[in-house]
Amino acid sequence: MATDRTDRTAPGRLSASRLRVVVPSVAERVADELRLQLAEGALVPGARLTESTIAEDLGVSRNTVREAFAELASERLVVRHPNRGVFVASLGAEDIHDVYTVRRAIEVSALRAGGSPEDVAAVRAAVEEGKRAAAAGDDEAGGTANQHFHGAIVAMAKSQRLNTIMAQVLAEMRLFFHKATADALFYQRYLPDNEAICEALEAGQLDRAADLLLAYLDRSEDNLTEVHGDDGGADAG
Amino acid sequence: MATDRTDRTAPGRLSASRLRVVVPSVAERVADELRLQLAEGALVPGARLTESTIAEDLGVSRNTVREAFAELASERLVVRHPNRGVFVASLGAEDIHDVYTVRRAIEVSALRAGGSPEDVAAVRAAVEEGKRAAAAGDDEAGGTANQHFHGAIVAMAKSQRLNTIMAQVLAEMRLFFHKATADALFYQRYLPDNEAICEALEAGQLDRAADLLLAYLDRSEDNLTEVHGDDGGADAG
DNA sequence: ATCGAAGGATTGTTGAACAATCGCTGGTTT
DNA sequence: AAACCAGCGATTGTTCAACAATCCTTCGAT
Repeated sequence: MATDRTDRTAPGRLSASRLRVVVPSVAERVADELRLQLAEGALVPGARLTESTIAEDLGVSRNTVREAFAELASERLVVRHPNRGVFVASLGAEDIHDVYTVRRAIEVSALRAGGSPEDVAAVRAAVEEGKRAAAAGDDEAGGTANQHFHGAIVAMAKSQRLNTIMAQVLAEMRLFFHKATADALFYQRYLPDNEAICEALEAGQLDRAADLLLAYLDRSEDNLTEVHGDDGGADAG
Repeated sequence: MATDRTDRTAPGRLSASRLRVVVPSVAERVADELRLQLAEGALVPGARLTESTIAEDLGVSRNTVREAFAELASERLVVRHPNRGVFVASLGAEDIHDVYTVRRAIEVSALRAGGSPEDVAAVRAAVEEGKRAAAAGDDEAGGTANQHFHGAIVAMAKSQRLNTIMAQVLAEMRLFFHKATADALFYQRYLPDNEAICEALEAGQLDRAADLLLAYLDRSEDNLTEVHGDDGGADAG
């Protein structure tokens, strides 16, 4: 019988069996490129993505761009308005709450279950990474470290699907954070929280760590909702 | 606010100004059709889906089928093997554990947060639906009722993203359950659990309801892993 | 000024075409 | 006989060109 290797496409990094150079399809590379521009803020929320423009710009066919759009739409990074085009997703207040509902479910669950010493060490490493970024005054690195921290928490669950979901949620948030990061100290305020959560985790106090994380998420959501106040996301779902 | 300017002339034309009649695109309809065949078990795990065959079969273009494939792949219902084709996903033991990890995170979180009386009523309705199905000896309806039950629990969180994730997870499980449903009594064993969870929820004992749900999920996972053990899975080659 | 009708642009979908790749068949070698 | 290698057929990946459908805008009529 042909036992299929778990050869997922989305993470797609496990080319263990064959020496075959894993060359992503053109559509995936287009999606990667757009995802990058989205993360860098080169494409602002609400911006329109014209098929022909991107196709010509990247030297690919319209159909390929279309496939890339489908991928990004499934990740909620763009939204399709039928017969009108695709637009960079712009999150409204209810979307923020929604995203944090997902984060509360996933992160708290992973934290409550705990993890191996290596997993905990990864969380600790992310905390220290954040400290170094703060000391260097690099808020971009601070944001990355913060995402590493929460990613490491979810990674404790050792679930591919949970990791994928978390990665998508973090990508959605990154899309939104470009407004918030105007405040260079935005992430620094969360450093003590991360430190406290990590300490509780290291001490094996899982329930306490979970409570701290919940409080952190609630506060973070409030902060983000507040920042969001000035601009209304005019996006009808 | 609603500028109604229709219904006087243009006999054959549908007014789609505000009352947007959502007509799914062809690609979506193809995806729906395939999703249906997947749910019905017409397409067994490991089966190959040839683009040209499906295109010809449904009377659409290959490109459209391709878009539908992308959608299904993002839902993990099919897997793409580069240059080889797409195959109906076949879940292994680790996938079952993975799926249940997601369910534990999402369902327990939603249950712990509780819901409005209407939400609880929806959960109760799903329990009663299951009872009726059991009384009628309809295991297909029993499975549907069971999914309604868990869907209603997640719906309490009022999160679009969580609902989407849960729907996809349930679709993945349905893909797998066609082996398990050979046992007509498969769902009946869960009826007392659902009843107990619902009662705790109605009584406002959220922590107790969450504990019951956790125990249920663990037991369900064990049962499913056991069923999976005897069969190595449909081979694709 | 408001309303309705052409115009232009973009998306949705199709069909055909071609290169790249995979699995298989069949012959060759040891 | 078993293993290896080349060639063949089939399918996927990608592009291109075309057309219908739909939307937004502009212009003209009332």
